[in-house]
Amino acid sequence: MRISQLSEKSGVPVATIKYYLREGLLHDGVLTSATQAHYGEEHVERLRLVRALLDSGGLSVAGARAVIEQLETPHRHVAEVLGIAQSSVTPDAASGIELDRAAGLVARWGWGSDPGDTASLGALEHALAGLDAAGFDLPEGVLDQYAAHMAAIAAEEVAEIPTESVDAAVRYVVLGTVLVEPLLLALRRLAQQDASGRRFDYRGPDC
Amino acid sequence: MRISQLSEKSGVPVATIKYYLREGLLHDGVLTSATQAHYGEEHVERLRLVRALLDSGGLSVAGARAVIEQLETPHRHVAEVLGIAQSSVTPDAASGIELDRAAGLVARWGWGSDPGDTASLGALEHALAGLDAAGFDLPEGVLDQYAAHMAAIAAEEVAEIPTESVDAAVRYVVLGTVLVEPLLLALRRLAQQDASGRRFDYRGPDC
DNA sequence: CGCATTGGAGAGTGCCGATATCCAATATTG
DNA sequence: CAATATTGGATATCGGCACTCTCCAATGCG
Repeated sequence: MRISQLSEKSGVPVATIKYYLREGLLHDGVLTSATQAHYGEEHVERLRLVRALLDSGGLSVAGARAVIEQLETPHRHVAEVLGIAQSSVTPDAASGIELDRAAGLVARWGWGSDPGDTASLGALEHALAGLDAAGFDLPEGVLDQYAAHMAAIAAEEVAEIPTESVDAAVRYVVLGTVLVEPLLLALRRLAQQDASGRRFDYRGPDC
Repeated sequence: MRISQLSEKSGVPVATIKYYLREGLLHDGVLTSATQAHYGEEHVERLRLVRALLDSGGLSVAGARAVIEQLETPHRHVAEVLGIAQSSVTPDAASGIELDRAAGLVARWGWGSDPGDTASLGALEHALAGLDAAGFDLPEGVLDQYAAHMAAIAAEEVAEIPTESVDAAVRYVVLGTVLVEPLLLALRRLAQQDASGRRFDYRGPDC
């Protein structure tokens, strides 16, 4: 299939496909001559993935490239993939930031502290700093409840990681990390509306 | 205090403060002459809030303005605030999108469907579409578990909404919606690392 | 044979958050 | 009071990003 057909089939403009090729999000087609390259079904799939990462996952082109690199790199242990996947997406917490608070919380919850990855710890610290800066007092215990729920979710997710092949596991982990995030946020908002309606609305059954 | 002092105290460059003033994120100071305006502690606080919304909350300037508008608008019922707050942050799902799947799920979970707000439903639909496009099969039941956990979280959050004043409730709801999101995502990642370590790592106690 | 298409590379576009420049009016200092 | 510095305010400019356009010689295709 030629680039114009790939464009039609995927709904992505030719110019954009060329851009993705340049950016390394998409493999080159097989050149059959100087002005003809051949693209396969793999390219259609890849384009769908790229659009999902950019649109739905909210990644930058650089982030998407990092994610895709993970999918194509052979890995030894599933254990190492998570950290790599996450750090390839998180923008590298500025070095020299205090991580005491985040580290303390993680320790309190008994979560295995990760030696290399300061990125997620940094993200936690950053989120807490944002709440502070906004003058938002997280009620006592709520943070622990958040942690408990996220631990439960993570446990379920990790239990679902396929073991038949490392590559399948990598795919599950990497995409699950990135693409489930917007899903969770959407669910929270809808659940909040429901909960708020139950507590405050006029047409609640009682109370 | 003059603008240069406000800048020093907040760490935000003067040029940026002027920009925020233009964008309506910050109230004008009180003019004491043609070349002198007076800023108060309120402005320092507001600047902290703005930075939190932009940096930590990941909002655009327009989104931050919308949020701030909510904080300053007097509201009648707490019930109505959530929807307004959320829709002011969510980028208005393109009209004409199918919401069947999302609506079906919400109905299945018994969540009160919200008449006006298609935004969050659209976000759910969009997130699901992203997973599909990436060829990620969400294992049977996992989606329901996500929903259950988010419902639990939402219930706890809504229970914490202060009732003494509507304004306090609004502040809690609006900021909680926006600023807790990065917190939850950071917690999930850390929890995943812990769970993954427990399942796969070499130094797990057993199994 | 001749017109349309292709791959490839570079330049251009539009948006956004933030800075920089200018200016006349004022504050401050000597 | 004169000289210098600072301010508020409007306008212009910047840098990054995701594209999108333009151009070209080589080629396919009718």
